[in-house]
Amino acid sequence: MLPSSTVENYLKAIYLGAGALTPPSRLVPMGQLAGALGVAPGTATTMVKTLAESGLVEYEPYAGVALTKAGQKLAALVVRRHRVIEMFLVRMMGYGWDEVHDEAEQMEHVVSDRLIDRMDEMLGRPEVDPHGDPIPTPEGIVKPQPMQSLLTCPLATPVTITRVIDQDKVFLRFIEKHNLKPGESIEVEARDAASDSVRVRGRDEQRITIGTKAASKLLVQAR
Amino acid sequence: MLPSSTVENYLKAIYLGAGALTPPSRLVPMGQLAGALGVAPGTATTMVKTLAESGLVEYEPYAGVALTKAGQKLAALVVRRHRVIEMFLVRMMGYGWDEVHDEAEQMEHVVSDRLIDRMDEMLGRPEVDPHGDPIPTPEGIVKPQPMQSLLTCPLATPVTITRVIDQDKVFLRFIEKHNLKPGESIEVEARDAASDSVRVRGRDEQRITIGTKAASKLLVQAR
DNA sequence: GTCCACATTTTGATGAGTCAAAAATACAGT
DNA sequence: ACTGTATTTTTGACTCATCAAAATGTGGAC
Ligand SMILES: [Mn+2]
Ligand SMILES: [Mn+2]
Ligand SMILES: [Mn+2]
Ligand SMILES: [Mn+2]
Repeated sequence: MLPSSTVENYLKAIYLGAGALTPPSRLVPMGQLAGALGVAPGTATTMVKTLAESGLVEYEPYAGVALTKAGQKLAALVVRRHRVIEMFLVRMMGYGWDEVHDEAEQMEHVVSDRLIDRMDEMLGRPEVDPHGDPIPTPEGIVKPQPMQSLLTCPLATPVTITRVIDQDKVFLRFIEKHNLKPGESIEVEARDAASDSVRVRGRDEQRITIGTKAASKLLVQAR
Repeated sequence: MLPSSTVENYLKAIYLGAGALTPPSRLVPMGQLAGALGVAPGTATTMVKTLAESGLVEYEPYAGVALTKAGQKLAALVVRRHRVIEMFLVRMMGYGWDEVHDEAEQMEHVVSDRLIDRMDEMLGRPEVDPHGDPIPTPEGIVKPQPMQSLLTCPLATPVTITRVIDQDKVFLRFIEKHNLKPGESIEVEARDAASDSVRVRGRDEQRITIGTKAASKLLVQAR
């Protein structure tokens, strides 16, 4: 029996939630999960227990939940579908990068592997989606991307923006407007703890100062 | 509240069922509907009653069900999505016409109007899908196609195949193999009631004899 | 007109997924 | 150790969609 959309959404939320934990931990707390899915805490608990029955997750009461090997594979494939679809919508269908998330959120549960592979082929087998998020292989593997954020990268050193970790439309449009999309070359000029801000020099000597919260969502690679 | 996939499937089945009735009647019998949807008769009855509550259908106990204006519009939009998707998969994604139905059956419930319109635009606003089925407009209107089948068209008169009414893979591959797809020019040479068959002359003087049941599924227009 | 076969509706039950609110638990601070 | 707060789990209930099987209605054959 193939997993329902609901099951897929839980697995994906655990998969994505585990990576984004601060501090990084194996177990995703139920509150986190419930929040990500927009359901009541009790609902998440119940659902996670049935996922554990199915062998898709390991559940430790009062501690949290983690994917099993099987759950991880399934989750990675949902994420693969999501990101291939986003890429397809941007490259082939003329969508903006801030407009694709909701559409992909629905389509990821219904498109066949066949169609995903056709899209992937037409796109030239890309490694990342429009936001720079890595696309898992059909086997569910993601090559780890060693990466720093604007908060941790060296100062006054040229870097390339490779990834934007936030699907919020308004944030994405802000990023686009200030030429901070993946691929752009920039430099962090200064960080100031007191004002909670980071000053960036972008394309054409453009300067912009953003908050540390926003800065942590922009990942870069040395150049 | 937007209709669930289930509601959309019921409305579509009623919409499509009403056209295919023999004899043509306003009301689709519950048995027919249950059969088309693959659910138990009692299930269809229950569901149709709630659809009637919502004002999407008119329900006459022991007689059948018909769409209201509102139901008709919704159903036509589901059919539009289905057929635009099928056309997109064939023209843009390299699918065969016998491979698109199942994929479209799922996608029709999740793709946005925005994406459907983008597909439609890329396809050059086609009037029919790969099987020759008419695509309703965004307003839910289908221009009536005056049409005859191979059973009713004049003998020894050149006609063009315009539509194939059957989504079965095996049947579609048979049709394709014998060059009887929409667009092909043919002539009905003879019909024989005793042998329940129809002899057709197709492309390159090809002759083929098919049963009346199959013949009734091939629609043609005078040329 | 009566009766029968068949279609339809009703009934009672089930599974998936959800919520609100009550109960239990963990844990940090004193 | 004790207590308070935040998190988590439990409980009871609800909606949607479904089935099997019993009850009922319909229309045709005779
Ligand atoms: Mn996304
Ligand atoms: Mn993304
Ligand atoms: Mn179809
Ligand atoms: Mn079709």
